[in-house]
Amino acid sequence: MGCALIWFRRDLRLADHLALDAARRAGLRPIPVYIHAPEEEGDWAPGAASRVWLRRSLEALSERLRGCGSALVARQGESLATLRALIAETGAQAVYWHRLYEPAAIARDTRVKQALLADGIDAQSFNGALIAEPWTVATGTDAPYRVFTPFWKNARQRLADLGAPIPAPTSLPGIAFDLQSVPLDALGLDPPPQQPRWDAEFWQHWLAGEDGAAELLDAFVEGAARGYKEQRNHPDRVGTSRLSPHLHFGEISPRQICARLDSIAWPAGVEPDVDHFRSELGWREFSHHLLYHFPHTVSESLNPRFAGFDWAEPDPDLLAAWQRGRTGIPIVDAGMRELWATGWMHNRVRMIVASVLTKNLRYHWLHGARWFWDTLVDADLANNTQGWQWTAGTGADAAPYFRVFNPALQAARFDARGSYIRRWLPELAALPTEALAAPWERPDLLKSKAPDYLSEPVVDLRASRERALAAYSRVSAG
DNA sequence: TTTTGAGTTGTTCGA
DNA sequence: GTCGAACAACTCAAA
Repeated sequence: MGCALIWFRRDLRLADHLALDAARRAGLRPIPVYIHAPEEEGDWAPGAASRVWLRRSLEALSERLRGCGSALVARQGESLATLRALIAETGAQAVYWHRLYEPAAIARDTRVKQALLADGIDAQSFNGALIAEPWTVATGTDAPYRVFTPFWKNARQRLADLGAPIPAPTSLPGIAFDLQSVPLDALGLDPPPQQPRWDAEFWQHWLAGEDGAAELLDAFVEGAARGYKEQRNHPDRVGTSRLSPHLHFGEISPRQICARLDSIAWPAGVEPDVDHFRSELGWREFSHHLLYHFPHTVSESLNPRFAGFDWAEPDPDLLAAWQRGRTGIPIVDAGMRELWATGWMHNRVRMIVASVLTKNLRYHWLHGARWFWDTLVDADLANNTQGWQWTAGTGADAAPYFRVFNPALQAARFDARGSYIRRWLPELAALPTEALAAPWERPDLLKSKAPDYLSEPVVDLRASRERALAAYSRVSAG
């Protein structure tokens, strides 16, 4: 029996795994491989939160493979050299994998594929992560899209021919070779032993791996899908799917999600909610589309008019205050602490904290993108980059320049009962709800009931808004 | 080629 | 308190 290396990267699942299925169809013994080579991802090697998730996801994948009679072979080192070594050790005639879309990954994978093909290896890559790959969607003049609505109008037609997800195998041929595998503990993914386990609380909220993804999808279709359009805006509720880290690591595919949504006879009133959720998957597609076609956007504004924008030079203390949730603006501090504690932040709050950083403080969006990159378990270069550029107003389909969030108003509107703020800022728990959104307006209450909290925001919201409007309007006027 | 309609997520102000 | 208008102009995408 010939064999095929299955090069696992961010497709850490057994169900709907096209590369694994290709080996099975070809009658080849699959040899599941994970190669740890973070330096090949350039400036955007996985951050700390991504690494601890990855560690657990690999463990989950490894267990599932063992349950099927196979195993995960983990290695460290340069990808091509490692694949070649494994080919030499096993006599593999094929290497199959799922494609990635980040600039560094594309360059690496292209090189690997060419080299393997030149070696006479059957090297094949598959789409396991997107509804429509970036080069398959284009405007009437064959240009990439820069506006979401026409992009999704076009791309969503592809939902119809996605096909059925491939069921997970229940058994797999054994590895049949005595292959050396690096223990997952040795990959340097967890914090070093002398460091505190800052991720301890993460795992009260998350179960990395395919099972965790399946649980969340079940919960979503039974719960939050109904009313999604409205409920998704409220950070104090389970109004979203929270599938983002699972999607990032490929523990579930968009095709699996869409097939599940389509399998349910939704009441007519719920269909708009479900469709809105599909469009959120569409935003993920759009982010990948933009990153693929405009790879410089990982560090530079898509809109060239922002090339010389008057960003403020960050004050390290202020940046740290934003990062660690000590701005004196409750909805911001709550969000940054949710992020620190759980590795995730509600999308509505991401927009608010990003607006404060890029508009009120007028710091370059990369400062925020970098912090999110290190602290989010769902850190994804496409989504993170486009999300920050959108909020900062530097993207092509960006928020209008005058759209500066008022964090107090946002808190009052979307956390009306104050339960999100109280949850993450226990030092404010004794304040009455009406004082939670803007406690600086109630100095008497703040002093008596929440003496440990900042008495004033670190940035004057009204004055900084005016300054931002002035700076942004100069860009708009050319 | 030109025209036309439209563009995720907001805030403030004044009637 | 509620509501509509102003905040701006530009670019995109398709007709």
